Amino acid sequence: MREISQAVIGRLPRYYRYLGDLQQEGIERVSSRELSHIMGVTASQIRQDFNNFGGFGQQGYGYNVDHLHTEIGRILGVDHEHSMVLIGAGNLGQALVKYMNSRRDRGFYFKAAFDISPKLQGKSIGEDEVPIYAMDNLAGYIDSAGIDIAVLTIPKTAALDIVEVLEGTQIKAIWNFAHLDLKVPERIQVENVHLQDSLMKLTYSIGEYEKRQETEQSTAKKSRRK
Amino acid sequence: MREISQAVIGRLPRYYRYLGDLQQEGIERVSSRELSHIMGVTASQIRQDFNNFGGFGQQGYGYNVDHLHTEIGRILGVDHEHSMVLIGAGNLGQALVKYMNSRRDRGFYFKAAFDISPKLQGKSIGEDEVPIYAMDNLAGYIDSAGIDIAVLTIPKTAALDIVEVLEGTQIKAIWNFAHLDLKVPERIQVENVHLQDSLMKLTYSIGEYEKRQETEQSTAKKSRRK
DNA sequence: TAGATTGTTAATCGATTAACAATC
DNA sequence: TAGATTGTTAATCGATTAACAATC
Repeated sequence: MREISQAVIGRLPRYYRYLGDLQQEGIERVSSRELSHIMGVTASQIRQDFNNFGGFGQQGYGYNVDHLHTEIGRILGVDHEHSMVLIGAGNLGQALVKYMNSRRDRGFYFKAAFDISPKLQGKSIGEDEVPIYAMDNLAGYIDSAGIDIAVLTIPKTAALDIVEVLEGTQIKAIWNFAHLDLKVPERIQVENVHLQDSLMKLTYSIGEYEKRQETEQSTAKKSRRK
Repeated sequence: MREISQAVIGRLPRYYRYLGDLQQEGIERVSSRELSHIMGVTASQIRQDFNNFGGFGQQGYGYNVDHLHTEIGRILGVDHEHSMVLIGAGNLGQALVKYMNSRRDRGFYFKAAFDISPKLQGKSIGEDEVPIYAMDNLAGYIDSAGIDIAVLTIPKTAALDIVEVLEGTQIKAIWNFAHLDLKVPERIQVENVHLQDSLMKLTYSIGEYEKRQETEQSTAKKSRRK
């Protein structure tokens, strides 16, 4: 069984989303060709992707939407709940807690938050009152409550110290919003959300489009001159 | 001049970040080899990437950190400011406004926010009091204020209507936090931040690691039995 | 000059697409 | 059965890595 490529894994959540949409529309079956039209990818790629995990389809029929949705959900690990702690209860962190805990159905929820500020300690976040604790309790809490994921919404200057603490715990993964690359042992999974990087890609695209426009205009001018 | 591949563009912000770090450390020059060690990529890839944009280096010397940082910044479009409006002033949206506007130096800043809730309209966000307006004013505001980027932090159900409004304006790009794929005219650039997708990739990795552990343990058991 | 390191061409590797036999 | 569509092999395309001549 060879390793699944990152390219394929990166596409799975998108498949999962579209299959969920089809399911909600009450659609029972879908062929790779139909799905390729909806999603704007090739049918070949869809079949190749799914076949990385064994055959989910049936010749002459296509794929059963319910079944495929469930299977991809299982592969992605969203068939069971994941507990999280927030580290850094600033604006972004608090927003994430409120957002995730308001849709528990999706299987991700915060059990506690941690912050260095004494002003925040003792308070809580959102409707289900996720408590904010002092940082000293972090490692102990993670291990006793059996937390799966640590969500890092702290300045990059604080990140390295926190990661060191996390390495001493049973944490399984870090969802990192701090703007730096984390070095962690292999047993801890990391996923970065670099918002700045995302914005820069956007401004790159704006610049490229504007450059393209200018070129086209000057080309048009030249051909008008002829 | 052939199109730059997405793979390359996706790496530029990371280069930009590392070069900024080197700059702060007061380091003047860096070779592709040194940078490859720091960043964990091959020197070949670094040279290939930079050469997409013309030679920034010098044989026998390497790259001048300041110059390279500036040039990549220019390519990414962060050499000038970009004005933004927030659409959907919920928790996440307000957090983004506070976060981005607290570090104006980076060239991205919110000038206004829009929300359907009359409770929010008339209020403002953060220290520099970004005003929250009613949705009716959206299109007019964007064009008269010359806004570059619309930031979408609204439920996916509301997204399609908003996109239609945006299509009638001079907006250059959409930074999309709604959990769906947007279809827009070519002149509007889109960058998605699908937080759910990011989390699912993380839980996929957790599952894979645990599976790998189990396999290794049972293999170990078998070899012990021998 | 000699040593270092880029810019660039060539080789390799991996991912995507095309094609089609298997089969429902 | 005939038609449809998968699963899978083969062909193509693109991205990464290696190698090295150019040159500072």
